[in-house]
Amino acid sequence: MATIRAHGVDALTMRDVGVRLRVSRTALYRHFADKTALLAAVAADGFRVFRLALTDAWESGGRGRPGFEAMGVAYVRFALANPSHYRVMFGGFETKAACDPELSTQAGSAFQVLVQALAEMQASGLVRAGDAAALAMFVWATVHGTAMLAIDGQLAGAPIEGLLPLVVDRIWDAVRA
Amino acid sequence: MATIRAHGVDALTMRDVGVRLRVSRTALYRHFADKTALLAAVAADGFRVFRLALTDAWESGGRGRPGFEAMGVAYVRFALANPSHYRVMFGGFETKAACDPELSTQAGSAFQVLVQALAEMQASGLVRAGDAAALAMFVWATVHGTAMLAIDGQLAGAPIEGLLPLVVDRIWDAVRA
DNA sequence: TTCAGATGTTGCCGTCGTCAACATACCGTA
DNA sequence: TACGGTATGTTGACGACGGCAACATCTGAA
Repeated sequence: MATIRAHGVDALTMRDVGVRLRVSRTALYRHFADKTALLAAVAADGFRVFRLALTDAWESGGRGRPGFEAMGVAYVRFALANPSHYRVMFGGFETKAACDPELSTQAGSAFQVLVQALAEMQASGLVRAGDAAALAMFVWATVHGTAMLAIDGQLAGAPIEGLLPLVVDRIWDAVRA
Repeated sequence: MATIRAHGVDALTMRDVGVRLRVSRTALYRHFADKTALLAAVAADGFRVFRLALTDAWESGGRGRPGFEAMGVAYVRFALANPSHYRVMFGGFETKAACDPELSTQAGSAFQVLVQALAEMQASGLVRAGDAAALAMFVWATVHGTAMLAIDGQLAGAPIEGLLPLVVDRIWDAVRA
């Protein structure tokens, strides 16, 4: 994780991980089938702390509109704070998930936090009715896209700090009752 | 491009490109500084046809709400039709753009299509007032996120065909006057 | 005490991106 | 027409990588 954070996923080498752990390069293959499996484990762990961050934002925000908006901020903040890790989590997800069911589980749990939040707000009349999962997909896609563009430096000229409140506002207009 | 389309970016090899072009592996280095530069060129070309697809959807849709929604559909359709190419365009954009100004230009032009469309709709009172570029960023992020999640197979259980109309509807609610 | 499984190590293979040195093709100028 | 520079292509090699196979060690239960 330290290597990934510092120099990106592409710089991560089985050999390098070996020396970091003071272990021979091929010893890692006793614990992971191959490099993809190792990255899948890294991604799964990322989703675990990611989900905690989302849950915390939602709950300490009061499980209402403030909590919902705090989730959006927390989402993008996580991605910006751990860009490389975030990329491992979402890059080539399909191939990695195929060889690590734990990854699918963790990713699903993180997504369920958002679905649950929207369902709760639907029940209390804050959010428009309809398929909560589909609505969550829309919200997820929006913050995910924002985070990705920010990470990739494609928000040239528009600093994310100024853009994020606008995005959160637009999302609310899109989902409110 | 054929190799990328068939087997993904990671399967693309300088040597393979060489044999495909019936040329020795290192001949490519007379035209591209390194592999990253070659991928940057591929990405730039992708943005070129991508922009054409967006412009076409917008214009043949009548430069109004139907055209706007057609752009959204065209965006996701492009990503789904050329997933690997799309990933090259948006993956690790920052590093690639640094060594190929053409890529930045093409990507900027594609984005400007959306900005221009929103500005026109603001002028005709269809879309809420405000910074058109910022609004475009929100829309871009949403469709980009949707496309990425669809490509990565993270829309398990929710086929994109059913989700896309909902996403387009939500976007409209978020930007309409 | 023994022995099977888990874990770690060394040596090796094929592949990759890339450089250096060398060869050839093209084209404007003397 | 001859020449020379430039663009282009080729061969050979290097270091680094992912990953296998064979061998060594360590641990815990019978």
